[in-house]
Amino acid sequence: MDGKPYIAQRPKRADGRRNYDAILAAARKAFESAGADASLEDIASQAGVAIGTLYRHFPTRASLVEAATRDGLENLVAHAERLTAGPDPLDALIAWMREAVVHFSTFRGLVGILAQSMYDEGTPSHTMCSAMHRSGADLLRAAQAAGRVRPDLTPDELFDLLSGAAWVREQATPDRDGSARFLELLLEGITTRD
Amino acid sequence: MDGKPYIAQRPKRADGRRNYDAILAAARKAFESAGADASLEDIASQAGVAIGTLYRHFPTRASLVEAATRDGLENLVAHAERLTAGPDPLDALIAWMREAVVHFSTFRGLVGILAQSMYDEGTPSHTMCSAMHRSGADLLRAAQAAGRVRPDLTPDELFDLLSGAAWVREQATPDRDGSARFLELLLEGITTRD
DNA sequence: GATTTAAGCTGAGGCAACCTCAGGATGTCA
DNA sequence: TGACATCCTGAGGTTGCCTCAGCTTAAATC
Repeated sequence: MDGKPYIAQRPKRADGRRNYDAILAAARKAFESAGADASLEDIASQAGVAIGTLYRHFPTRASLVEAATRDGLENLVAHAERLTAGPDPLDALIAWMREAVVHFSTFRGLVGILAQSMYDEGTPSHTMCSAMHRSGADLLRAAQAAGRVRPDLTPDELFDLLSGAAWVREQATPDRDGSARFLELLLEGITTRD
Repeated sequence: MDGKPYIAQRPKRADGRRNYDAILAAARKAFESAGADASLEDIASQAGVAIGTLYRHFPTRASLVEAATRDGLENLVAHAERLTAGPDPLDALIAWMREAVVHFSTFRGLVGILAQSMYDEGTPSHTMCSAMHRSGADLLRAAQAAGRVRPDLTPDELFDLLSGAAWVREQATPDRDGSARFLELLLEGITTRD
């Protein structure tokens, strides 16, 4: 939309770095337990820092979420590259999809943010989302080239399916997590018959 | 959880009914354009009523959402009954699923509330959700009895699939609505081959 | 070690939304 | 025309968001 997205950067000064890290740690914990709309003032006070300091390092909630989930998404991309080298492209795609669903539902509200970021440049998470999109698209293409996945499935559609599965997982209570089954049924729909 | 859910009831006195209806109309409009977390104070003022009046009729946001969506869900249940009489149980199930996805995504945030209500008694929408669950389960059972849908699919799983599809639709921008395709792929996964 | 200065920190305060409740208004019924 | 239950009002307490003017301090320089 407007200008480039703000990606939080670890600051230079020692006290700055200390606070940055403390805020990030507190945010991860808070998001985990209260979802993506956890109170920022709580996060600041958990980190032992004034609210202004949180805003200095992370001017928007989205930038904080981005920083808190960057590692996970980087891993996902890295893992995709490793999987590409494997023998079976369908197995690779499936393994990656499972992992993606888990990452997308790290905490309540995350999938929504990622789905938003996927198609909205000017969003902090957009960069990582695009990278992930590419990883997935590569794995998909390979599986399609091997004739193992229906050729008319597009990467965008793949991401819709993954987001849907992740959303269901996000909603689920510990005793009722249908996401594995959800993915299984999806796979049934997108793989080719033999 | 605690006690029975509060289901908003149309009040007795003429001014009460007038306000109740006005609030409901304003709420529908607001939910449509701002999602389920639209400002209640805005809704009240749009309805030409003080905030206290809104709370009198609808003590919680969930009760207002319930009232605003009750008709739609009732229709869905009624339609299921009509469909049961049809010749082809798979066609009936599919038609109903399409309709369900549309209803679930009437406005942003609704699927989340419904998914919540489905398994949480003590929620205003729980009653309607259960009724819907039953409708869907009936149609599913019929299609399974006819050997048209994989027999191991449970009603709960069916609702996970529908919610996932609805969520994707809810997220979609007008130019990018993958929900039809989503459902198509799901159907591929749950129908039996011939 | 003292000086300088850019980087960082603080928290009061304005704003918006939520929700409650005491006091006042009014439809309805007899 | 009362009497009264129902209904309405809106001020105000609370929480969370976010900004900014003023203060502190790490670290680079001399």
